Amino acid sequence: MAATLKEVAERAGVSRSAVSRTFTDGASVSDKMRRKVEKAAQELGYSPNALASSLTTGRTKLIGLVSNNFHNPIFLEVFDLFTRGLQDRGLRPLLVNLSDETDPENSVRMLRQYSVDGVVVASSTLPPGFAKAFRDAQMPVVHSFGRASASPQVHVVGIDNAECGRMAARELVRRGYSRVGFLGGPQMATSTQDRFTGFMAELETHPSMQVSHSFAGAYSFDAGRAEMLRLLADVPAQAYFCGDDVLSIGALSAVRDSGYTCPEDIGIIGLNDMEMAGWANINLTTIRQPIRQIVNASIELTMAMLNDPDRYPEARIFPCSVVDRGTLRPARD
Amino acid sequence: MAATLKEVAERAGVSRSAVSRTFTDGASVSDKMRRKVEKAAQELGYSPNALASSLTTGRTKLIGLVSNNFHNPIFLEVFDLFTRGLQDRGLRPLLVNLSDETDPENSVRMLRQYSVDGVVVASSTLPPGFAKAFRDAQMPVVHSFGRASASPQVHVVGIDNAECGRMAARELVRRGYSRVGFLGGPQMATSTQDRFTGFMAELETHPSMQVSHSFAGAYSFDAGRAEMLRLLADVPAQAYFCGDDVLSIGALSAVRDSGYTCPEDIGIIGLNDMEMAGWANINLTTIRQPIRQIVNASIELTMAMLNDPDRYPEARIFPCSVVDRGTLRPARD
DNA sequence: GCCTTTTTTGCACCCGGTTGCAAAATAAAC
DNA sequence: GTTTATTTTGCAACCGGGTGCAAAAAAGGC
Repeated sequence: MAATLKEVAERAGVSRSAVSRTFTDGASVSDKMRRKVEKAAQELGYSPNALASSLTTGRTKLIGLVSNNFHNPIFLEVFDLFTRGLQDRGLRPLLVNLSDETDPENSVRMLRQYSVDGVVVASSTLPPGFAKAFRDAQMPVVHSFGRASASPQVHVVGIDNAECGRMAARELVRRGYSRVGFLGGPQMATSTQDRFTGFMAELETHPSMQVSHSFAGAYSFDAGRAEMLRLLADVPAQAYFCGDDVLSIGALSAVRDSGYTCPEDIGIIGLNDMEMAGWANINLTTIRQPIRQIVNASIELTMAMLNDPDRYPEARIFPCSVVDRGTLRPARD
Repeated sequence: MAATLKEVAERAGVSRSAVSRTFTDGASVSDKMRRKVEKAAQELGYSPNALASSLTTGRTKLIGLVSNNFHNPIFLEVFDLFTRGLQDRGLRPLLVNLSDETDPENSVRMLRQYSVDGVVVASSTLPPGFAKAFRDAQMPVVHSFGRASASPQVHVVGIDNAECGRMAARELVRRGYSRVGFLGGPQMATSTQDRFTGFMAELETHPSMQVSHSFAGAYSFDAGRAEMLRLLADVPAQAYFCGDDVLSIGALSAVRDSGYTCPEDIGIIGLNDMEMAGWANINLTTIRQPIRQIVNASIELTMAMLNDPDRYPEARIFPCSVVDRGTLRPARD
């Protein structure tokens, strides 16, 4: 059904190359020729086949958007920003769901079969090995929301999770809490580990602080609620730094349902600042992760790699900041 | 870098066709030949270029996944189910974000340029014209979460929104409310219109019921909260059927923050049964939309259209059901 | 108007595969 | 061991389009 270059050429009475050139910018075509071709193309409803041209140009404008975060609402925003940003730059996201994939090989093969120009790995819970696997297959990769290693093998854009941990600790100290806890996400996630390390390190500089810690099984409401219920059954801390906002909201519901009040009895600080955190019935104090900036930087890096695939890997780390709402008591003055 | 069919052929000392055939199932290849080719392919790390082969086979296995719902958390689940379902069947979702697109033409052209085998339009708020535009461009289309028209032009999978409206009305009657309200989503959305029509129609059969209605500007927390605050400033109804769960949660927060209790003073019933509706601190009574079934049916239909592009358009409508939680008072016995 | 320089055009081959067809190799039948 | 029926294989053309190169056309110079 779709018209081909050959048909347009015949209709316009010119060579196929002429048609190809009118649709390639930077090519040499006279005005007269261009008009003839465009008229014929118009009449036939022709538009060039991107896949066929990719064969000779070596570019598909396809970008693999790889993720396993299909349960955390902030990733809907992440996908929104990525798809729009890529579209605006003439790139097409090929979405890959890694949720039940343990071996990167399949995805690598698939993305190679589709000759993607680049890959964005958008995940804070994926093992670093995945991003590396893509790089080893010679694909330009950006690991978005990834861990910034000391010797990065791939481009990484994200936040300093250890610093977030320290920031949370400082905030709790500043508010005058003396018994605090870390209620982390899944222990295998690098983001959890780094936040934990930073949190503990900062508190070691305050010997008077009592610190406890535990981990929830997932970054989910239920996991947060369950873990907090368990903590409340014993002697709880005065305030908790929770793995992320969803976990925090779960913990918060446990606190309230157990007859405690927040922030009076138990304080909570989360991480992410997802839209819901600002909802009036939640009003969560949390550490804001600059999602828009991370996504934009990831896209910029991706674009840069298209022009220079061997670009030296770098890490772009964005600062986070505390958003003060209603789940931590005010600082003493 | 990636090895080509020609290189494999040379290495194995066979013709290019032979290599092509070993990677095409159903083709005639002797065991000896197959072993030779597979060995060479292995050594070179060869895997066939899907785009090049699409040129001759006419199939890309690319499916355009088109949506404009990047703010409602249930669509994260929708994307999760779609991407996994498509992947499991060897199809690749090309994600298209229509959020700020008013004209289908651009998307149609783009998807044609990438020769997608089919298009899934996943949206309850997109004008029906979009799905039609894809069909007019000769692409197999399934409109998921769409409105079932009396004379469908494209395949539609979804729910009967009018029936949901009636169901909500019946539920409120059954619970003994006598003054009820419809707090709808955006008035232009077909889903809103149908739910409204059904709700009103059912209540007309109960002349004693007092009914009011209004519409929020979006399917969002803030819109729901704002509209409910407005309603509470006057004499509110005893119970409201809200446009969807997010809207309901916003309304609920307004109710509670205004000193009313739910369900004692004001009842609320939502629609969708998103994960959050079941969270202990929300516990929303709502009408469940069978998302998984809708997505699966959409994928099945898509597959069917790949084999028979001229398949006669049909509508697959799934029943919804009330999920009783804590935001409507119990029925009188 | 003629010669030179520049631009435009078409030819032909290439990108990485697939496939109909006929020749070559095997297997089956006698 | 032939002859015949089946498979297997390679050739060559094709999918839709890009591009180096040389010929043709247009522009510039005198």
